[in-house]
Amino acid sequence: MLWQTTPPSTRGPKAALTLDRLASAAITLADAHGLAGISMSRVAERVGVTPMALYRHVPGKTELVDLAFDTVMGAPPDLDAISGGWRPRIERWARGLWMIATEHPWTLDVLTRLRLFGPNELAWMECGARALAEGGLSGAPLVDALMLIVGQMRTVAQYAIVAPGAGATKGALTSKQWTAGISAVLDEHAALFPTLAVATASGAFAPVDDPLAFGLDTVLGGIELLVGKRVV
Amino acid sequence: MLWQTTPPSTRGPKAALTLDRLASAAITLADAHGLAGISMSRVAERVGVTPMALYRHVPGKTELVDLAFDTVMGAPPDLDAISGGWRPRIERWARGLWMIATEHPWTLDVLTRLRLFGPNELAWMECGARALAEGGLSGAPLVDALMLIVGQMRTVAQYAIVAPGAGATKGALTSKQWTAGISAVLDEHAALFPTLAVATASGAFAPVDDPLAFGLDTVLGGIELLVGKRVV
DNA sequence: ACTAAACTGTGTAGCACATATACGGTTCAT
DNA sequence: ATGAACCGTATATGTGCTACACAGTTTAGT
Repeated sequence: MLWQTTPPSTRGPKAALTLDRLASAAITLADAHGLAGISMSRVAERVGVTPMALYRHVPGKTELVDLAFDTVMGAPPDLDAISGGWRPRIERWARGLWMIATEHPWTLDVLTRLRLFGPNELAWMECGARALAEGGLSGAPLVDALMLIVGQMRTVAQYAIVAPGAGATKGALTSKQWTAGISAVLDEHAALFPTLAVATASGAFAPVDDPLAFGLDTVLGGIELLVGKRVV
Repeated sequence: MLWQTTPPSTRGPKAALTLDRLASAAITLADAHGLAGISMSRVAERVGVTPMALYRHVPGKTELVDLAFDTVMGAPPDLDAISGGWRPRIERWARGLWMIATEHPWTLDVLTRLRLFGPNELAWMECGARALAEGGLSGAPLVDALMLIVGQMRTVAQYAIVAPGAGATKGALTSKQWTAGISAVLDEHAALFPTLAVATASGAFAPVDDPLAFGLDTVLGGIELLVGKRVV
């Protein structure tokens, strides 16, 4: 479905719906109210059909979300324009992902699911893979390193990005509430968790200018070690 | 709630329910059917009460899941028994997390949520923090590095662990289906994604003996670089 | 031109789920 | 003993996904 393999059939009435329209409606909803904002009824309402009409175009909700996700990914950046070797390139790549996550925080929730790659996401992967291959990686380590970078980006974004719609769902936390909660608990039980208490006092859990920087440097440093050691 | 701050009140009938019983019921259900297996009705049925009874003990479902999660974490390992400095220690720590994820794959889904730390999870954090502090880290980098390790473990586990109950939910994939899907797509569109196609041919996406090893080495290598450079 | 097949969106209904609200019964502090 | 605090229950509401049967529309093949 994501790959549009089946040729559009000629018989029957022409469809009032397009996968593009569905995706765009879903994206708008998710941007405004988080991933939970995507419901079959709401998407249907937004494109002007009944909920069941959607099932003529997507097998189910999961696939609709996957479609919205792959659509919002868009095309990967052109890394050939970046000079300085593989490391600036993969860094630009990671920051591209970061920007998507910033503008569409609900993508973080999709990233954690095991999902089939759509054309756009796979193009991103190929793009990153080229950069890492240039650095000397190949085979399994190359793919693993890619996953690692994406995972790292996601982890940091989860804690750093203020998601609209987060906290709207009952029981969900905003990142502000989260840091406040941690501080409160560590304050009260400082004796039990001395190391963390000290770390907090000296700046952990505080917002920083460039949250991605630390983890990215660390992971890329680790990868550079691999390459340098000619482990691969 | 997780911290049991309110003293048990003396008035009223003694409770038929304990937080422990709730947690254990929830854990059993999640182990068998995935995180979605935890529903208020099923937990209630399992402990022999009506669904609404649960609300006398937990504010809502989110908190019940958090409770189950913190309970299943248990106490962190004793790293003092590990010799060889901070790196073997933090490695043992990460592998402890890995084992929990292996035995209770639904914890992976909880890890991605912004949540308040319970006593056990915070104890794990403190434990890991001590190891990293020994390595020379402190403050924000220490906490960031911890998050990084957890995130890395989670990412790898997501792809490597065969979750029972995954795939039971409609639209969800098992890791086997996932790798099969990737291979199929890359096979069909090898021309568009040459780098990935080559990587796959030379062993990427294939199951390995110790999935955690690569990413852990990479991340810890990156952290060691930080320490060595005295960046902190 | 006619028919049958393929396809479209719709209406209805079923089921699972979280949870708000009001209630009757139980225990202990006063 | 009496009232406050607390327990579990019963009922009901709202939301969500989706199976199923249906009626209308277009075109390929005759």
